[in-house]
Amino acid sequence: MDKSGESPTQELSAQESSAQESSGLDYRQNSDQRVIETIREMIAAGQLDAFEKLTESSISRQLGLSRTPVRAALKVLAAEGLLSKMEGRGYQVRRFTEQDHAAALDVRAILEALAAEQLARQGLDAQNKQRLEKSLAMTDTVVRRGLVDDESVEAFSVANLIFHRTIMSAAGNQFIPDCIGRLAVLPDAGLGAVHSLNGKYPTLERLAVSHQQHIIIAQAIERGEGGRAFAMMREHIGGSAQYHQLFGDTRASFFPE
Amino acid sequence: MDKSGESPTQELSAQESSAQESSGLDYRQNSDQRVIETIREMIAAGQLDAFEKLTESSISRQLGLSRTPVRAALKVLAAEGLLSKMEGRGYQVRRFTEQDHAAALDVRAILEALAAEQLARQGLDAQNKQRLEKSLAMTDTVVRRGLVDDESVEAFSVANLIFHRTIMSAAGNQFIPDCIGRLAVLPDAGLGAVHSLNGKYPTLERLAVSHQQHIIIAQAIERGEGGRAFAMMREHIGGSAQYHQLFGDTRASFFPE
DNA sequence: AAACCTGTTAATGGATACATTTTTTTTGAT
DNA sequence: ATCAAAAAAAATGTATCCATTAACAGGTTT
Repeated sequence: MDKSGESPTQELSAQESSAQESSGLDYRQNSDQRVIETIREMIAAGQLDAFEKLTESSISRQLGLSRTPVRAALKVLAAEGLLSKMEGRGYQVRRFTEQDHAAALDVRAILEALAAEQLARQGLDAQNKQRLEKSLAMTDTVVRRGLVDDESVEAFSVANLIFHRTIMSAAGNQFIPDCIGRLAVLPDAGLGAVHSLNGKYPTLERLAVSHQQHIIIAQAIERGEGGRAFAMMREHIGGSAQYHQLFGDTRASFFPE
Repeated sequence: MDKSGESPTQELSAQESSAQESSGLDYRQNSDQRVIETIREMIAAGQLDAFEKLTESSISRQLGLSRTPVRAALKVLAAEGLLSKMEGRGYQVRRFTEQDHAAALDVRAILEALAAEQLARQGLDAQNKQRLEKSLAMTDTVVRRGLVDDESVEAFSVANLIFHRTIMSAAGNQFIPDCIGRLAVLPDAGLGAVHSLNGKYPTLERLAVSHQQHIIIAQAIERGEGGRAFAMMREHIGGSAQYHQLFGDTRASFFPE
């Protein structure tokens, strides 16, 4: 087995050719995990039309890669539900209807409600309690400030994310985030939801209500009131879809996370 | 809305071909979907020890394939959560504790409860009503027969599967089966659950209770009593874990599905 | 003896080539 | 013109090779 000394032919051949003009992306870094992410983002960003036919070759051309890594990535994404495979005719970005979005939100609501309930049952340790308090303090600040602008919305959504993540992780049921991750194929049903669709801001009232609900949920958890925590969390998440109907918000411009 | 059987999760797909031996595989037929299935089954069958180090090469050797298809398959399985990747040191069958099983059952219970609730809300069409009735008739027959043997258990579990699947699919929320599919990495938390662990049969009482609960759930759905349907379904599934503690069954020898 | 290099090997990522299947287009016969 | 058969093209599956990187073992230095 001759290995080390002899590789005269290879030097210049492949490396330059894949020199990434296509998207300015840096694939020198490791791994096809990156490829998966890239494709996921392209889909999220709407760069890939929902009707467009995606084939291994077309994507690999577009990305300046060979079919091998792209192929694996497409398979993972299809298993994940983001793409659907049309046997013998490539893939397609899976499309979701309004009802699908509602359905996903129902599922997320019930799962996070479960997390809140379980957490209330088993009690909150000091560290997580502190996290929740910090989140509440942040949203409180925003609401008191009384302005809805970029800064407020950003701060609110960070706090919001902390709140929900803390509850989910503290509950200690790994399958809850697991399943919610599955919903992330919908841009606005997952935890990493977008907060303002069509560039619309939530109203101040919406933020205030959300904040209040957080307080109630936190209290229920702290007191060990599982049923209340469950019900309130479910309402907090699932109810937001009804909010605009009731209070005239523009179409679901804000999903709490 | 794609409701064709095409869901990206494998849940309902009838993959009969199992139990092949390592080398004599027939891969002439299409596709690495088969490779994924094969590995999945090897894991399910316990052929791959939980401690064993799995590498692309070792698996491909074992399967008589090149690394390329195996590699893609491992990636999908890892994304699915069945394997965990130890960077630079191959894969490992992911291991689950008792608590994990309980956690998965909690999630399944709440999701199926949600399905029951939604179905109660939106009403049951004739065809699905008929399916439920058929399932109930079957379990009724088993319970009346009064014997717990292979035949009974088999009949019961088929009816049971019909019952649960009907409710889930009739509810029309594709994310519920999707998420439950995610739990299927645990052999006994998914819909395709094993009914008798350690070769133990359920007691007749257990079957009778289960049957009764089915009746109640069906009634609640038919009457549009969403809350009741929810509560009873949750109890029906989640409660089974407590059953043995209360009534002296051998350890969780029967999970309703 | 502990910390540090260093060469070796195992494991993975990627590209190309080729085989096989499937879809589409073209062609030919009725 | 219509339908069927054949040819072309596209899509996919697999194998093999090369490259890169991460783990490991052995020896050296402090």
